[in-house]
Amino acid sequence: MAKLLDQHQLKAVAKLFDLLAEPTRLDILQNLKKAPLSVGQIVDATNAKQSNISKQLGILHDAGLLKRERQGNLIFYSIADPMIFDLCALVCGKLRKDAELQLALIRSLGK
Amino acid sequence: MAKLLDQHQLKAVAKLFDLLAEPTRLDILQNLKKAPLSVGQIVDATNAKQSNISKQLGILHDAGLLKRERQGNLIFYSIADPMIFDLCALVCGKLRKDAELQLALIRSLGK
DNA sequence: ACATAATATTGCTAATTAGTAATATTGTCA
DNA sequence: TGACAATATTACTAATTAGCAATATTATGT
Repeated sequence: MAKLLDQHQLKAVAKLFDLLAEPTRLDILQNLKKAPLSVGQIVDATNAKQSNISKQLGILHDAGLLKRERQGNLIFYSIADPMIFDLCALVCGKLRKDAELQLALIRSLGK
Repeated sequence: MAKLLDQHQLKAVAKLFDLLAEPTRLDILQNLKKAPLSVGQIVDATNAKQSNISKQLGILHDAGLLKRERQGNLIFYSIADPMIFDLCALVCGKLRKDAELQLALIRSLGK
């Protein structure tokens, strides 16, 4: 069981991973983890320019990963599906584990 | 708690996601899920050219996602860390759920 | 050593895209 | 209405990369 994905499905999966394959977008997402933020707040929290933040927010919103809500002059973005944090946690866990293995290896060489 | 990742860490996470952001590489990975395969077997299982498969295998191997073992004339690749399948399962689950929601929405509009 | 099969590499092209500065849009307040 | 603040868009550049055909490498069997 567990059929293989066809071309179309593979493309969809790849597209979702691609959204998470940019540091700036990941930075936006991790800053939104605790609470919704306005564009300006996100610009302040990251070190990217306003135009770029707006662009990346648009990409994440178009893909359905973010929700958008106007509040007077400000526009607040928030996480649409917390599942992405599960993804990030898995990746972070793997990277940490790899680093620890690497460290242990180096130590064992030092004898 | 749960400090935000710094620039360097974000880049590392993004890099790992990027490996999974190509349909051809995903196809390779899913074909290797059950058992190791030779390059030729992978070429047959996918519809990509040999040169491209070799290239993508090299990328996945360099990144540490695949192991390589020579066996006579053939070279067998295998999954180095099954965690990637957890990642893919999460993504697939999300896509499925989204599609179901979409379907339910369309049906509710139909009356 | 030679022919052959399996895999890797090279050089290239086309397509994608992050980032930026400048400008446009939209909303608020006086 | 006009000035101002917040956000979005546009036009552009530079960098990356998937895919391919052709060629090189490596191992096997004779």
